Amino acid sequence: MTRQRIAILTCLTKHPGHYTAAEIFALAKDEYPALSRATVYNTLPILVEEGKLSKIVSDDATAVYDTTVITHAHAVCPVCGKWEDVFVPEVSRVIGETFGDDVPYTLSIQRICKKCKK
Amino acid sequence: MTRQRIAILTCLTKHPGHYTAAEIFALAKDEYPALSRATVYNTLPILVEEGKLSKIVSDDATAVYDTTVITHAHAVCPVCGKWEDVFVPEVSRVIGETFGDDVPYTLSIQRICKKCKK
DNA sequence: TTCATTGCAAAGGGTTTGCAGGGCG
DNA sequence: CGCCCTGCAAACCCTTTGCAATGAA
Repeated sequence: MTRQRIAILTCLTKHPGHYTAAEIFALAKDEYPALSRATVYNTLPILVEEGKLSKIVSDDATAVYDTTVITHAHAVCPVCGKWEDVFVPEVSRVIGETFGDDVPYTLSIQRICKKCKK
Repeated sequence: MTRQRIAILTCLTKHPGHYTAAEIFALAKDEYPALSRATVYNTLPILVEEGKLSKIVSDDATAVYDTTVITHAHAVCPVCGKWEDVFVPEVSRVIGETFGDDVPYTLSIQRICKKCKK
């Protein structure tokens, strides 16, 4: 656990949400200005591997990282691209019954967010 | 409808499956050798827009294209990366009930394919 | 004829890598 | 003390773009 990794995890805890590697780099620089871009790109997959982050991929093929590591669904706004966590026990149940419990899955729903609806 | 577009659609019909832009370029060259890479990259989003193809994004942030345009789930093998179509009416129903009918969604399940299981 | 489409090549941009220096355990 | 992690910059790869020529309708 180095300072750089702590900085990455800290900034994600301070600003919960879904961020790309580039965004995390910007955020984590506030925590640890000497941080290098390469370290972020190298470290994120390791943190995912360690179960400290989860990686999800949007429909436009951009990877975003999430501190919520348990399997859950996402609603993605097609207008502004914002991600929201969505928990649908019913869906988990059906997928579990169909494919076996604890099968990893990714589910994202396109839904215009409240802000863009206005 | 130009020869190039026909070549792209033809090769996908001949070889059903899920392919990246690069793979489609290689396949379509067999149909129409003069085909240019740029044309493939430019054309694929248009064909998606026209409803002739669907685009899905894998967990490793690679876009693949599919001739099955109706919304359906995918099983992705974590070992070999192979995509299989999966139809789970029960899941569609639950998602429809929860988020409204005809809400676009993407669902992919990680499941080791038969070949890799051996 | 007209205008969208194609093709080439070069630019683009995010991601990855090699290697030397540094810090944690 | 040894080894993994970091940082810099350059390399890398896939994708996109500009513009002139082509060909479909």
